[in-house]
Amino acid sequence: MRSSLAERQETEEAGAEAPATPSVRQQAVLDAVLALMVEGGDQLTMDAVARRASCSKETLYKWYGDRDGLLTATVRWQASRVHAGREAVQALDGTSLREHLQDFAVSWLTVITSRTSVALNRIAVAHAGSRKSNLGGIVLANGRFAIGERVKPVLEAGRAAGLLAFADSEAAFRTFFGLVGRDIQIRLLLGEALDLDADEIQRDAGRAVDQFLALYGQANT
Amino acid sequence: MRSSLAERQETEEAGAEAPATPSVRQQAVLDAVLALMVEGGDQLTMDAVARRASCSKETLYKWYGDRDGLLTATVRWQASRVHAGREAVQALDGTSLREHLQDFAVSWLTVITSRTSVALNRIAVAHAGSRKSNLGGIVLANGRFAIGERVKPVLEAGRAAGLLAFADSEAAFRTFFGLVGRDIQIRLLLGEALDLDADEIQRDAGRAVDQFLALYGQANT
DNA sequence: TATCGAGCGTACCGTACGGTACGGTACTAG
DNA sequence: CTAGTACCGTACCGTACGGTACGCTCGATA
Repeated sequence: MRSSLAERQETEEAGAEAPATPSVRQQAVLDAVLALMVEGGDQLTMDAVARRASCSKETLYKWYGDRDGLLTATVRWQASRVHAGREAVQALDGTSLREHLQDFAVSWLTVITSRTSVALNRIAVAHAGSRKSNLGGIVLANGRFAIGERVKPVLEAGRAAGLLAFADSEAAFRTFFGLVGRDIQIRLLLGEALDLDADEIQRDAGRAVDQFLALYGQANT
Repeated sequence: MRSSLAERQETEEAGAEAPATPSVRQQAVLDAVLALMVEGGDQLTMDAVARRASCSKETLYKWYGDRDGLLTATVRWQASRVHAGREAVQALDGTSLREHLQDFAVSWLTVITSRTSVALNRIAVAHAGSRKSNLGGIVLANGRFAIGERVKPVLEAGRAAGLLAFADSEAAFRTFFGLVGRDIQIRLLLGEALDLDADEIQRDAGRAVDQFLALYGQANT
């Protein structure tokens, strides 16, 4: 079982911050961390991780250096899964613009309401309080900012097509972000139960898109 | 409460959740906790609190039972300071409605961007992960929900005056909340610097109110 | 004055947890 | 075959922190 990984593709010396995709075994470890995060934030000890992943602590320290390294790798691992590929934006009409926005809203709501995301964000927020190794920065970069970078081209394409009017795409996106997320994320982070099913998310997303278009849309949508 | 001490001077009795206003000395202790929270979340040990407040740990345990009790008391103490009294809503016209909303937006933004609020929310979020004593619930009740209960009557008065149109005041409030807060709180919690000065808050609030009125206002504003 | 209780400072205890060391095992290379 | 590598399991160490115990001072009351 353990020896069957002669794979170890390339040294991880790649680049300052790029941690090379983890091996299958390492992924299993990181998934164990994720699982522990989800089931109560205080179980997240190195012992517990080693037990859950059936590996030795020594291996954990060898692979990740220290606890923070393990957490960082876990955050990156989860981020790498969430990233959907960014498709190129082609010509837009009113309908496809609405669909794009709806998709973004749905996927964002789905992410932030997932138990994994809530647990991960809790860890990152807690960590942000006691500086050292900014998990918070990583989460922001792969969450809020990543989706921003994907939405803004769509907004700009919408503007180019005469469907939207705004001066600053960042500001427009932030409004969109607010209309979609509202109080949901903070309520979840603070422990409220509040689980939305797929239908509710769909409706919520639709409402947010409607409102956004009401604010920024040009008549012909 | 657990304390079977006869001490409790003026005692405010079974207010379900009212913990009797702390004595001056106790307030000093809670302020010390707040100060420690603000300067880095990991310094928050009982030793550090005792040292900072120049009191003995034994006193802390006598007054608050355990660490959670101390944290809970601190959260309540901070909440008791933030609460502005809720003024009654009288007749509204377009101008006064706008002013009311602007005030709410400004005060909310001011609160959530304060270092104290950020630190407190971080603690509460972290705590929400490992159940036991829901600081999260208290923070939510005194933050998001408290302001909701203060805004909704204003919205309803606005509707009664024909200035606003909506079916569900809760839903309308949540949109308002989203337009005001957008991504600010999560970015702060995750550690971004991002400090807004008074002018920026004023402008942000104004933009949010404009957008809200654009969505829910009846022509005559 | 003597007594009492609130509370400060410090020393102490138990334990949980991050991190290290080491022996044993399965597999590979030569 | 031997030597080497990668890893598991477990035992171990040091320390930080929650919680407790105790002696002391100070002010109030009689």
